[in-house]
Amino acid sequence: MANMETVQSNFIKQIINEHNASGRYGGRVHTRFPPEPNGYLHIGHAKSICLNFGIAEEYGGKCNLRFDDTNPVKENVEYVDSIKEDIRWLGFDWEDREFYASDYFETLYEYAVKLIRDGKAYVCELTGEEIRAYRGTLTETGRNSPYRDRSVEENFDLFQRMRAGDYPDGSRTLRAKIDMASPNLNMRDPIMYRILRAHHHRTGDAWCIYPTYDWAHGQSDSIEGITHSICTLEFEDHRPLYDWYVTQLEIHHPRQIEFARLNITCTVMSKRKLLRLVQEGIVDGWDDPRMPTISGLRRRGYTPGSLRDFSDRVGVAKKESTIDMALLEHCIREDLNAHALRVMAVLDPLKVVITNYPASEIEEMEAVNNPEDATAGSRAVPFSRELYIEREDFMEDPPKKFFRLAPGREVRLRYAYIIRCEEVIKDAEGNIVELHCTYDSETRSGLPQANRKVKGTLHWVSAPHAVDAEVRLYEQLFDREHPETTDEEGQDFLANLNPASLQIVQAKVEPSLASAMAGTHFQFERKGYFTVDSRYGKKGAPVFNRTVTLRDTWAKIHKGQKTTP
RNA sequence: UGGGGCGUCGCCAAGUGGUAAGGCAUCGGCCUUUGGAGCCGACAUUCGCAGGUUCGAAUCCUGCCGCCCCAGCCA
Repeated sequence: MANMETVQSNFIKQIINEHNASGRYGGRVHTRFPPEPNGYLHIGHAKSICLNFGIAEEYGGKCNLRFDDTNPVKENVEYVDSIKEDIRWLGFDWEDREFYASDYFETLYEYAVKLIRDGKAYVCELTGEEIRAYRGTLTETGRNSPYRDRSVEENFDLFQRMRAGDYPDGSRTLRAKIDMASPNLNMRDPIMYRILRAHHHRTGDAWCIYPTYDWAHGQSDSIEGITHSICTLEFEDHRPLYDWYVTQLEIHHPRQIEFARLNITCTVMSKRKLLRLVQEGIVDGWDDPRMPTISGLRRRGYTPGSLRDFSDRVGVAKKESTIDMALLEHCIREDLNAHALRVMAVLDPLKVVITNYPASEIEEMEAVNNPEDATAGSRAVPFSRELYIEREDFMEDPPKKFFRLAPGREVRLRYAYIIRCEEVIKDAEGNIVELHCTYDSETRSGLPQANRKVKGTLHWVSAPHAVDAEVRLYEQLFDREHPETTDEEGQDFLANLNPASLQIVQAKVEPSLASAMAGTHFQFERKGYFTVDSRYGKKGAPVFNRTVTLRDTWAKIHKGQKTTP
């Protein structure tokens, strides 16, 4: 029994099971992930990738990678490269099945000729505006184009000349002859080809006519022998057209299945909105650690495993939903708790002098690298007379349940000694600048007296040994669960940006961190999970990104104390 | 007011006529040299609403209500 986990059922698997039972595809399951290379992949795509590759694997089938590159004005190779990198990083392999809709341009052209020969497609000379007017509205039927009844020969000739470049951009289209009175607007003689002189990232200038999504997608699926073409809900209305094309062409007929796209609280997921964040300089780029892009999450410190786990947990259904960001955070905490090495880092340093500790003495304290993993071993951390502790771990006048340092109180320094706060040193303005403490030499970690009960344990860094490091503290990009909701007329999602989404601090970290490699994951004890940034920082002076905080019970208590008088 | 979808706990989500899984969140308690982790427990007499069929309905029927998508030569 390799897998004790209950594999979640969903409606897509049910459809596949029915097909397998009826023999519709001979028991074959072949899916595809079809990104348009016009932007970076985000976590919603990750869900789709996990779904498509996951289903293929579960049923012993295959999943293709196919770039849906039918609109050269928006697409480019930078996006192709980033997409491939992200899918690989997530842990999926399309082997030799890397395809492009543009691979099929010639076949698509031949298919179009067949429809023309069959009297099922025609060249239309209506302008864009006219086409819209002829299409009718949601409640009124459309009218037939005056070019609808041209002869097969004339259509064929015109279409050839469209391809040859005899006509200016936008002057003609090839349309499927279906039904201008259909209640489904997609069936009102949809456009198959438009004339567009744009350089394509793969086919160059070979074509001046490009197929539309509807015309290219289903036929591409068919050519590749796809059995289950999984897409998002908004394409449900397109399914009759998808079916119409493959039926008229009498070619392999995949089944299109639609599911609800992923939404997550406190972020946005549309490529258009993400592009705006990038272009308006609100974030650092597509891979800004606050972005829900795969590259952003990677830089933030998310792991492939945590994203796959998240994808499994969110489920697959047709109900539009918004997953609580807390679930994503739970997934990364669970992964990092098991794997991240523990270290000590003080983000907001407050100097502590142990007045009864010898000035020249330095001790090496043994610290466990990961209590969840015995094989992770331990390391030595230097301890000396002058230390840094977290400023928030001291309060002059502590409230109830504050288990940390305060005047006259004792606290344990993790892996070291129990200390007592004897004196608070302030500057002229009354700011606390230093604490004078005494230590109990009998309480060194490992000694019998170390087992004495004390209320709290603090992390610390030896001042003379500390390494300076920039630490980037990230929070949600938006401070509203649903960023699209605005208070005032005329506002958009940018009105809900969280001004505190990035806070940069200068921290004091333990010496072992000076040589930390980019992409390594750490837990800064009592603070959260951090990773070494891949862009900023240099040798000996790493920059850390906060992936996620640790669950913080005290913060909850404290918050409750403040709001309840 | 045309067509296509969707409505099960705060957020997701199983369930497909036999009497409401699970996860996240939340709230208690235990444990703890991370207020972390872990462990134990609590958490929908009810499935948008109203009728009907049935011994029995979240599941079947009828009628309402609410939300989303579609009028790009974008995908």
